[in-house]
Amino acid sequence: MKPDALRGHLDALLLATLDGKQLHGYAIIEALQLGSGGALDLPTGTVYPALRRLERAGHVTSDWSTVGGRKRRTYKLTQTGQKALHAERDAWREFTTVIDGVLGGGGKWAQT
Amino acid sequence: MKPDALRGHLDALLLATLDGKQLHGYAIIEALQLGSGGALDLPTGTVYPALRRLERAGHVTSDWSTVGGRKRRTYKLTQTGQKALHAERDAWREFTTVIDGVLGGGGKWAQT
DNA sequence: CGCTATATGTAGCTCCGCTACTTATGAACG
DNA sequence: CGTTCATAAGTAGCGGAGCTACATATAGCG
Repeated sequence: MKPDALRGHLDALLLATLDGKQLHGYAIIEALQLGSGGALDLPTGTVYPALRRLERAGHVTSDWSTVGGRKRRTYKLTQTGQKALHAERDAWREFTTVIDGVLGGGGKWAQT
Repeated sequence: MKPDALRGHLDALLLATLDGKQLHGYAIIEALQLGSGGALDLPTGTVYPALRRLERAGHVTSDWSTVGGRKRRTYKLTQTGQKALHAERDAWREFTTVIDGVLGGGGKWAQT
């Protein structure tokens, strides 16, 4: 998958991954790998700044903890984050509907 | 729809719009408006450079014509453009499958 | 003549994911 | 004990693609 495709949809992925559970950054990356069947292998340089962005936006909050001597910053959704996730899911639906319409029905067939 | 979402999918839209017919830039914009039910209203500053990119990549060719005193650059798909369209459709399918999987199945339900 | 629709184009900005790198600890291996 | 790998977080800087804003030109309408 070409990397540009993620543009504008990364937030939705992160919010969805945090939906109903608290995870730290490294675990989020692994969860996305698992959840996507290996298709998504996001580098830390993508995920960590994105999480800070989401925190600045008030969609997630973070707490530090130390597990086995290693520091973890655990994120969880806020209420606005929940709403944002909902909005992202709706936007995703609309987006795919539009693109599907053009890719499928914009060609030579259709116009029936 | 937020504009960033288009990132990496615009080529697919343009190629699909040109699939089976020849259109000039302005008509492509209108066709995308119609084909998307008004959801896609791409500015010329987006479409024209993108078409030139596609031409540079060999996916489309263009011919000038004059209709009613106005110059038109009419684009049509090349064979590699057809293949590219096919590849874009496949990539789109894969992309939506992956994201749908995470958005739908990455949350608290699933894990069955 | 002015305004709108048609038609194409470019310069520059911004945003965001990616590359590449740094820092730090624990565990395993020899 | 030293090396290496897995875990864990982070930043600096790049690249590119879509967008804003602007420039240009003709036809047609009032």
